[in-house]
Amino acid sequence: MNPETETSYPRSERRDASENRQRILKAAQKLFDKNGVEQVSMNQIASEAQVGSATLYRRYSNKSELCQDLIKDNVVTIFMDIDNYLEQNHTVPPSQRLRGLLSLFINFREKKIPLLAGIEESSPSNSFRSRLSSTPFNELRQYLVRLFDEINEAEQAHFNSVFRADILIIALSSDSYLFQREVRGYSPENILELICGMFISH
Amino acid sequence: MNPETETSYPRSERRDASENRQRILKAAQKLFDKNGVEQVSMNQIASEAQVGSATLYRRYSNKSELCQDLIKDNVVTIFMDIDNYLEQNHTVPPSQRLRGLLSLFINFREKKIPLLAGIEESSPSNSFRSRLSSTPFNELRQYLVRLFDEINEAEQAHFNSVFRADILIIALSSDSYLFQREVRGYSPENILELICGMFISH
DNA sequence: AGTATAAACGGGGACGTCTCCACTTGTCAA
DNA sequence: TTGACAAGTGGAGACGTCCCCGTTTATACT
Repeated sequence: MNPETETSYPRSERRDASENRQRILKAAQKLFDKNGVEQVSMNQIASEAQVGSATLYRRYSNKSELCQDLIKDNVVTIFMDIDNYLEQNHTVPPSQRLRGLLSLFINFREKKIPLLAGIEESSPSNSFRSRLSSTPFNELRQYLVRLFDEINEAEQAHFNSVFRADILIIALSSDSYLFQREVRGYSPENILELICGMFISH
Repeated sequence: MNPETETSYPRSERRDASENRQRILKAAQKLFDKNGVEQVSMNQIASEAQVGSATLYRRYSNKSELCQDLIKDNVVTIFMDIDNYLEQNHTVPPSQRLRGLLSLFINFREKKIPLLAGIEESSPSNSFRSRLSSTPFNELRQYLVRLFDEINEAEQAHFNSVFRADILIIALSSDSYLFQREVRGYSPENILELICGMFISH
């Protein structure tokens, strides 16, 4: 989103701009909590934050980007957890590590359903391509590809790791995940099992 | 969409209403061809069809429904082709029939990229759930489930057929399919191979 | 043919996204 | 401190979705 980290260089972001950004995030969080991400419009956020709509749009060109900024810290944390897990289990077979990773990610995904749905939510501008490339999923992809490669090696197989990762990721996207949760009635644990059943050879 | 078939009972749709519906479909087709589905707004369609926007919305509450009506006949045709294929090959192993079915469907999918993208396109109202339940994909699902069941039986396996069908369908959704086509650079044939590699045991 | 009535119409308005641009304000060099 | 100027602002407006509701019109029954 914004190229700088939380407390950015004074050279690159003016003080008032930074204050506005904080107010925007705070207002968005508040409105999201109260009304649900879906129900909140960019207009409402701007007016709650007491900035003009142009100011809001200059920072976040749609709700998706705003959600990504709101979830940023949690994403950092979950991937630190994943790194930890992978490090501490680097001796177990890759398929088991994949399972552990998915369990961690699904747990995170479950806790962050509203914001993740907001990220993938569609706005007129937001081309659908962006949904598969949002930060959390994009980062996950690299981990998956690496593990699938390892699995291929361990099992003398030659599946296309990138493709498998792509499919696994859309299976975890809001569209699919919430469909399984709400329409099919599966629990997060069910979904983990089903995915493992598909992506980890029996 | 509309509960009646093409030439519906005069009792249930007034003559003027029917004429308007035809004009809407014609106008939409024309604008879609000229400017691309994505670029055309409901307003433009209404004005090209010379009906008020309320009239348009009363028939098609969003572009997705309109696209579904425009593609309806092609959907009927492709599933007739699929039925034919399955009938004529009912003796070959189910995994091979699955492959044939996917080949037919991907071929259709490829020819109808714009309208299928339009169906899955998001409008403020159109809850994301509807994307996985649009007619063409919904119909495909039943075929997939049946074939997966057969494959399970033939191979003494116990995969969850419905889940596998769900995942296969989102892999064929515009989001995923166009990502593979445009970002990954795969051809329809490549995609068929990749999918078969994932869903048909080696 | 004439009329009652329900079906269909469409303009206008509420609200949404998003951008242009004239104006304000923070920052840095002098 | 001050002034130049880049950085930032916000309101207005173009355009979009969607629906309310007063008006028109096709249809069925007499």
